[in-house]
Amino acid sequence: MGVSIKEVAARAGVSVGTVSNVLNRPDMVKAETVEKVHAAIDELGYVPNSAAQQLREGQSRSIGLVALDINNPFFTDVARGAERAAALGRHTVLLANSGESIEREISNIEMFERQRVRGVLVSPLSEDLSRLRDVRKRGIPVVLVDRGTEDTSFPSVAVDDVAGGELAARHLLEGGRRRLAFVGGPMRIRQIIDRYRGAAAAVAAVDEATITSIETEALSLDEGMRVGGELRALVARGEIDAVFAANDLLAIGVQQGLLGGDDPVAIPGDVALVGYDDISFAAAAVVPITSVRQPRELIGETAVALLEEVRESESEPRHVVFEPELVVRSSSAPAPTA
Amino acid sequence: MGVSIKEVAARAGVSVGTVSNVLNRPDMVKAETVEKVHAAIDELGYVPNSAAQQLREGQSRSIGLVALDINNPFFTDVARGAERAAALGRHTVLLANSGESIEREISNIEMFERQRVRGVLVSPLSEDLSRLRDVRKRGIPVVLVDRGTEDTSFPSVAVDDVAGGELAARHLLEGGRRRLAFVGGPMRIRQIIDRYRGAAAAVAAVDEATITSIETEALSLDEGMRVGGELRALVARGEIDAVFAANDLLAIGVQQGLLGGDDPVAIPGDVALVGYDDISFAAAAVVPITSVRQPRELIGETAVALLEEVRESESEPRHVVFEPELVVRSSSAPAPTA
DNA sequence: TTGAAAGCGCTAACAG
DNA sequence: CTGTTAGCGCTTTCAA
Repeated sequence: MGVSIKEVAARAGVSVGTVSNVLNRPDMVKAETVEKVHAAIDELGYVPNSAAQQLREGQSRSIGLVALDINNPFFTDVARGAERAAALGRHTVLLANSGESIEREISNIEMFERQRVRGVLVSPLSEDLSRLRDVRKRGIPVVLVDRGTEDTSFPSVAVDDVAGGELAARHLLEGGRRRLAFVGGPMRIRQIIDRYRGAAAAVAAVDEATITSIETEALSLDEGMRVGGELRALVARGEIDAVFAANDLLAIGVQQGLLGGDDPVAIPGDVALVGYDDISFAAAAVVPITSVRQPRELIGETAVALLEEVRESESEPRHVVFEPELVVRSSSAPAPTA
Repeated sequence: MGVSIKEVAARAGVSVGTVSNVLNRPDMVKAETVEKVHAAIDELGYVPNSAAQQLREGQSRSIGLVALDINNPFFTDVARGAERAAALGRHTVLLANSGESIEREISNIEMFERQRVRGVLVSPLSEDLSRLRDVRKRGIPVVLVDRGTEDTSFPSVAVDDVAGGELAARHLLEGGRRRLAFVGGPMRIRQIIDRYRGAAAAVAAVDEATITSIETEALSLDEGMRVGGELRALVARGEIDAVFAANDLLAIGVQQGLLGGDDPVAIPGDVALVGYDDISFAAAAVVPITSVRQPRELIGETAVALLEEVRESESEPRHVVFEPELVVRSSSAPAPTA
């Protein structure tokens, strides 16, 4: 079970209170005693038990981050930003992976609540925030990450996904494309809906332009590849001349699907492609992919800052919205004079 | 501080022991009482405090996984395998990121020890395992992941990196390449050294073949890109006709560097490229990258299995070594009849 | 089938 | 400056 503070005290010939003081307020203790205690700690290899500390203090030093999908570099970057900000306050970020499953998301949040974390940063999968309201009611602050602000009672950091969708679609339209396909899903995810809505709005503003939505089961390379393969025929028949993928993982997969098989189509010749997130792999794809960039690490940092804010004061929760930015690469070069 | 079991007991009109029994051994309790207690739990929104549970039980239900770099998809895949295996035993995997920094690795391991995790899975950065031996001495089992077996006292899962390096280099040599560059680092990382050694052995077996090592500061896209840019000139002068990158992140970066600028070189025309790990992005690169595949998820699963093994019995620690496999793609097509 | 109580390791308040 | 002690929330004996 490990060495406890009691054994250290016995070894050093002092009381447990003194050992605790050496560890937590060394200036209250005589230098000589400090030394004796440190010697005992080293000899015994004492490591404090954080469960006991936490039980005593009623609060953990950790912040829980529930990631939609840890295999998406977007989230590891958000996590990195969060870690950096947390470290400033001597806190730790615990990362849990929902793998795009609502059940796992729920169980991760519950795990964090059991741990009495300082707060939970979450990009909820479902539209139903009642569970999160319960968590907050029980005293654990919640910050919404990468999420719209329908319910303004939670602090939130987000990127304007509607604007991002518009940006992407308008760029395709300006390049002469008229028959767009939106690839993304599942469609219960708010960010995906917003990106689609933004794109649809841009399309509606242009005569003769259309957009078809192709729903995927996940935001993964594999799903993208599957859809890309199916799209080849449509592109060949001229029914689609541009694809807007809801994230870069999908976009990279779609590209592989489009370029694969015996009847590959040309990017951007036959079809233009735009992704979302601007993960570092987007620039390294077969045809470098135009993408909508989000300030990933900044999102993580801001989430932690908002958490501390809401813990410290009862003030109105803040809603930070960042603007997305289009990064143009060759996958979306203008259509060859349609 | 949240609702405690005491309040639930009061609300339900029973003792705390009974509430605990309802939660942990419901068959010992009268059905009627079970219902009363559940009602109280729901009304109060009680969530057990895991710090208290753990303090009482002396053990956490979590397994600590210390990843070298969470931004490398290789590790998130290993983590996924570990999570899956852990879930079978109703355990949780806690992920900590060392970001290739020894200090962070040490502090992560210490954090896990404070938490009294069931065990630590780690790919140690440094060659010095004494710290890990201390951890083990204090009763926390340690499993080495993705790591050679110089110290056979720890259970380990690894892939034969020397064989992997050989595989890569031999393939390049068979394609007619003779002037290889190895890109990787920092050179204190065992896996990197092994991959280089394997490659060097293969090169030594072929007349007139040479290999130059170019050390990088990190195994990242950015470092790869930097080196790739520098290599362009060497390739143009014919001093290098193949690059073996120590992992795919580097390889993808190297490729970008080689193809970038005003004087790009041709892959595989001027220079062949092989990476390592076979992360899913390797196949999606501008020129799809040949790579040495490791069974990533299986590595994670096996690590958890070895942990349970060593916890259950005092038997000799096992050392599982998987064989790497070369996945050939177009980046390494044979030289154009040198 | 239930209640009472000890004790896990730690911190902080208080007394000396 | 140091020792003693209560109590954080929980599980598990032991009695009733």
